[in-house]
Amino acid sequence: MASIKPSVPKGTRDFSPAEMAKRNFIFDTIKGVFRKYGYQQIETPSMENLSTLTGKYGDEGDKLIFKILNSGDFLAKADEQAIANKNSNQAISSISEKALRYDLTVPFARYVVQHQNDITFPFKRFQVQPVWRADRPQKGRYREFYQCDADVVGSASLLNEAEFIMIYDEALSLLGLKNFTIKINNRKILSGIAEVIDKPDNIIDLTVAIDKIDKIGLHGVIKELTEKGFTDADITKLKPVILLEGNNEEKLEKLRQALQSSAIGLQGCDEIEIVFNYIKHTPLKKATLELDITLARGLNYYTGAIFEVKTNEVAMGSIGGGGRYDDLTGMFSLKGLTGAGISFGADRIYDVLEELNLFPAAAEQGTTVLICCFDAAGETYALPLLQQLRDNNISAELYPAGTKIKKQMDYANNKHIPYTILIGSDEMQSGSLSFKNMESGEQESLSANQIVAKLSGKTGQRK
RNA sequence: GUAGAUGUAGCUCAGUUGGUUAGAGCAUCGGUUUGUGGUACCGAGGGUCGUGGGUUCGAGCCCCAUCAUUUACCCCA
Repeated sequence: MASIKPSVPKGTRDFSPAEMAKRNFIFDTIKGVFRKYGYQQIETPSMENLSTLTGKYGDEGDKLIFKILNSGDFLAKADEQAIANKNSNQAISSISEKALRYDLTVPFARYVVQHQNDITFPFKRFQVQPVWRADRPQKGRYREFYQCDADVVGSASLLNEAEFIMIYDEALSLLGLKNFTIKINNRKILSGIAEVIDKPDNIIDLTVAIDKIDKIGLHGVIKELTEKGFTDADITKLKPVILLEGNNEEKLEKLRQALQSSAIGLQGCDEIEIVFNYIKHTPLKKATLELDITLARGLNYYTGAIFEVKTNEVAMGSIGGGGRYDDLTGMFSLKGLTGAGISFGADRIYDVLEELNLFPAAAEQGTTVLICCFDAAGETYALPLLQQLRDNNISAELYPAGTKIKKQMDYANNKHIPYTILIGSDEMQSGSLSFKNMESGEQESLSANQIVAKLSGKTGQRK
């Protein structure tokens, strides 16, 4: 049989033990913060009904959903006409009824509606699971990646928004980031802007264009707006809003003036101000909170606050985002339930921490001590000691199958195991074991009890 | 979907205007006293040069196609 070159699908990755240790450091840190703020973990299936997902992420998003081919003779039930016409979009619903989840928010909305009678509101849940997108991979962008989401449904209070800012601040500070910005905006402000120039229906075009100002500059934004049918007069009105400067209070003040004629716009300003006031009472550790009205995330379900988090230490897309969605569950015919949530992009955070060398040595935990035997007789002698070590919560291994000591030592080195115990005929006779520090090379003769005492409380942290 | 870059050993890469049997480092395995590793020394295995075609006396190198990987755009975490 021809051998197949081993590889994984584009945009997916294997994670080695060393990488998993670092990834778990990220996950554990974020989960710990979520729990501390009262969020409870749930999980949902990797696949959802395709109908649950379609239409929730816009046309672009729908294209990026991984569809799962129906099992069995799927062509038998396929839409013949669509197949004959080679119309893939039309054929999809007849050959695929399941899809891999695209994010955690929509499955969560589905979960809430489905289990509404068992849930006490406000419901604060967190979820750490992979999501899949059929995107073209590139730097910091994968086709399978993890999201760490915390959402609350059933509470309209802006206290939730303030808490999300605190969660971002605390979690990212704990991960070792020193300089990052939490950008906040409000969809109502964006609506207000569209209202002021009398183009309320073009809000998506407007927001998508101004979102790019960092990348393409004012000139590029104007060009794109013109292409989308905005007039020079519109753009003249927009300019001062897009180019808003000053600190958060100053921006808010200028915005209020610009949005005077828009009730919804002013409401957005009020909401932002309330959140800022909450944060005044809970000083942030490392984060900078910034009102950024060019922030307009693509997801079309946000209705209130919009968040995005960027590190200022390395060039990387956003490492987190979120916002308020007043009617997400409405898509599943449960009306009037408001929600808000945030997400951490764990894979991007990994890349950032790696680049900044911020993973602590303790993130890599392994075996503390390896027992090496010179012969088979040593193995049975070592077993009680092995158990004693483990009973004392010391991570210990007995090297299997008596090979040369050199090889056993190599094994200890490769696994960064800091201590070894050598057992040969001398040791078995005297009961005094050779205990070796692999880092310094020092070796001493100790009893089993002495070794246990020495290793208690230590974990493998040798680099 | 659009555009560029790159495909040589398990990994990272050399490889001259086209010229004998395609190299290095790392990794793996073995050896340098059979009870002592991380350093050093010696040695071994491992390649249809992505694939297919073309030009040529001769192609890893030049041309075409194709596939794969990757970067940017769109969009997004």
